[in-house]
Amino acid sequence: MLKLTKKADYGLMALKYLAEHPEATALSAKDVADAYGIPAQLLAKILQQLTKSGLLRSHAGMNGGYALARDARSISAYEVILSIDGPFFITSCTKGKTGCELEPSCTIKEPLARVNETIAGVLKSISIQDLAEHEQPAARAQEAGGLVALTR
Amino acid sequence: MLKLTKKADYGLMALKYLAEHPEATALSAKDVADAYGIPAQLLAKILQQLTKSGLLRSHAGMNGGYALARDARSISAYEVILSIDGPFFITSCTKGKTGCELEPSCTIKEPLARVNETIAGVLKSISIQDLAEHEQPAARAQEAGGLVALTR
DNA sequence: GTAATTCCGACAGAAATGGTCGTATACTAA
DNA sequence: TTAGTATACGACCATTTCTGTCGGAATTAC
Repeated sequence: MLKLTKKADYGLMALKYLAEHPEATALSAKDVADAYGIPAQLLAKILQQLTKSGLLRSHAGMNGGYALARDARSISAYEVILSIDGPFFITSCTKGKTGCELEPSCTIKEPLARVNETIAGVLKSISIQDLAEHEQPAARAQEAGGLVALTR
Repeated sequence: MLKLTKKADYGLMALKYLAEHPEATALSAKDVADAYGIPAQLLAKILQQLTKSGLLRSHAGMNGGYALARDARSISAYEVILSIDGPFFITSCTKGKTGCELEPSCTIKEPLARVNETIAGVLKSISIQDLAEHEQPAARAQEAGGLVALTR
């Protein structure tokens, strides 16, 4: 419940790894997969998706691979998760423009929308760089969470 | 992704409904299910679970049903979700005391654990009473609908 | 006793998730 | 030019999780 998928985890791990190796012009999917012991082909697809979303740039052929498309500081965990798992909403009744089919259920959806925003805000406040320097990365996240939590 | 299950949604809706009808000593699972158009038997099981967790008190037999075990103000959305969906962790690699099997992945788990705490905190700050009190302005509902339309 | 209702386990269909395979394409270097 | 490395992409399958149903038992009011 409220879990990231493994794919999203893998994606975050991979970006973190790339951020930790700025000297390499490109790292192959296999390099990263081996480093973490995750399935290479699966990671490849994830990296392809991240490339399509513009978070990575890719290069085929020998000595090819992937590299961050932007500075690690400017890539948020939110973007990564969004790219891999698609847009998310905490409430499950999200049937498009008509809203809930079950009329009254919408009354619970609205308050939870704030929770959703809070979560998104926290994830947006965490950058790949934060993950790469795993000292005390999330002091910022705590702030953000606290602030948003009080806004209601 | 990062979605509540329908069960959790249903549970929240049901508690909200009970909070809105304090005059009734007990409402049956069918009453609530009919009010929202959700499967009665499924809701019954959810309410049973919430009863086991101590959030509801139940009464079998004719004119039986469920009622809030505590004041709506003292029941948080967190408790409801926890009861129905079990404990959640935002990271998928949570294999108990040994931590991740994949050594380096733990470095990403740590920052995300903060996110997890933040989310839990927000959910704890929302009570059933908050859900019940909420009046639904049509305009805001539309806004929300527009945002939600982006979900897959 | 009968009807309403909670309680509980088993189970089945549907959907999401995690992972694999095969193949085509792009690039590099010898 | 050719071989090797790597991305790109679609199809597919296995497993799990989620959602919902069924059937029966126990409980209580009338």
